[in-house]
Amino acid sequence: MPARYEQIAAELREAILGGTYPVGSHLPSEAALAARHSAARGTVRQAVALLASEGLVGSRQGARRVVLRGERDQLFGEPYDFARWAGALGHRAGGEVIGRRRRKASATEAVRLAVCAGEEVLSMLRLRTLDGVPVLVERAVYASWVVPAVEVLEPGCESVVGALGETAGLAFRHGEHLIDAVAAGVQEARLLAVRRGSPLLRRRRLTSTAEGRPVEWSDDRYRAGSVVFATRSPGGVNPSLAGQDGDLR
Amino acid sequence: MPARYEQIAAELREAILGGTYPVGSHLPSEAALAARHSAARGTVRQAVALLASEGLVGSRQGARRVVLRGERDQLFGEPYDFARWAGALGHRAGGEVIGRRRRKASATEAVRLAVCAGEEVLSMLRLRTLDGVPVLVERAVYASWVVPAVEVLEPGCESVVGALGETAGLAFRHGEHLIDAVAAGVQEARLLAVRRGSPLLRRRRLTSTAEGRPVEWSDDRYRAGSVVFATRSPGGVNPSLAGQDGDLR
DNA sequence: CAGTGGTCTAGACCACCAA
DNA sequence: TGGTGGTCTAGACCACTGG
Repeated sequence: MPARYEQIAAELREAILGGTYPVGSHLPSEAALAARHSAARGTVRQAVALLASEGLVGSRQGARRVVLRGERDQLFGEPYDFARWAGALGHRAGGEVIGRRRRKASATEAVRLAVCAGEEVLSMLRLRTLDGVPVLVERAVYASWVVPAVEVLEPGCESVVGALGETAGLAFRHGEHLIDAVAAGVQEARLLAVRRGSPLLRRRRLTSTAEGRPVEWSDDRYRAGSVVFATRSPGGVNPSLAGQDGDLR
Repeated sequence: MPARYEQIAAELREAILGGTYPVGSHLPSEAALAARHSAARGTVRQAVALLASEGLVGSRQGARRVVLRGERDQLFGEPYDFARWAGALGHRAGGEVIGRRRRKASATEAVRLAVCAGEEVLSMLRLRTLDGVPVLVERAVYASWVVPAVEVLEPGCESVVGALGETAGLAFRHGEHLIDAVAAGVQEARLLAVRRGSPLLRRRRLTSTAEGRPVEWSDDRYRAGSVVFATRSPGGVNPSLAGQDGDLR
């Protein structure tokens, strides 16, 4: 049973996306919403704060809340799942595992995954395709404590995170993303069918359990022009200086 | 005079960044904080919610709040300001305006800036340097209603957004970002001193007033390796398919 | 089990906006 | 000037955590 304010937020969200409150129009006042739902004003405020954090509505002291957007963003805050993402957009996801092996964690990986340096992790290289076109080279490293669960999966498994959620009953969320541009190396050029040195969009991402325990640290490189990352500001995008290895300084 | 909850948040933030509460340690309970500040628990909750939204602390029902990070992220949720950003990182920002002219808004720009198609906007091209090294080509378009305020600024003005905030008393925030990788064109290669076709990190961003009125729509291209964009998940990063022009589909 | 955060209520005062 | 959102208070009950 969702919380009361989540129900109210859901109802308002559907009304906005459904056109009851068009972009630019005003939401009912907090007092009116409270009366309609027989709830306290504070509860209604929690609901609209949720919508504001999603960028759907804006507010100014003294004036009614305004609807800012009328369409849903894809995949709100959900953990990254290539297969599901492609499916939701009406495309066919494919791919193959190029390599998979156990090895010791590097220093950086140990920090990212919050494991001891030198502990054994599972390293995996895969190529992802969209409607048969190669678009992504993924280099993932899994924390030692999930390695057993990952190793029993089919090598052709399309979604490791999705499968872990089902078999191990784990809930995931994303932690951090580091996004930059790099030039394609020899291997990447071959896999993605581009020239060496051509631009790739790199996203390094950390997937954690809902409690904040790191599960997967991955370096994903997309062929330029195939995807765009979109974010809204609260939760923000922070430019940072990069060092020679492309990591933060 | 900042609000009470902002004062409490600021005090806690300083304590965290100053090492009083190291990463992994627990914050005092809400009840304790409320007593210490002679405030109601609700007010304390507003304060810690602010810290949580900054990613500094995490929480689980039933357990004390945990400190997640001990360092400040640059420019939290603040509107983008190249000069201030560089300064905060201890680097010297420079640059020059390459071109500035009025012209009619394109269809895309009209949508982004929420102005009528064909309305007159101000287009500006600038090169930004960091410690003398060129890192960024910025192509900004300003909405018609701020053009007068922008045009009176010195051409050498380092921060348009900052200057507008002072002269026009406007508060800004960022709306959306679209991030991808592109190959350097002839002009960009020359300005950034890289080879044509080499990778650039592109960020298109929309700056709006606090009420959600669009002010500036900009296409920023960074030399690869100079910056990394970092985001945390709530507020999320959503991969989307790109069309031929790199815009969303 | 006692303590904690998550939710909710029912008031209150203020600054600000629009008419 | 009346309505609105922003802030704050002082309670309450619950679900969950930890020892």
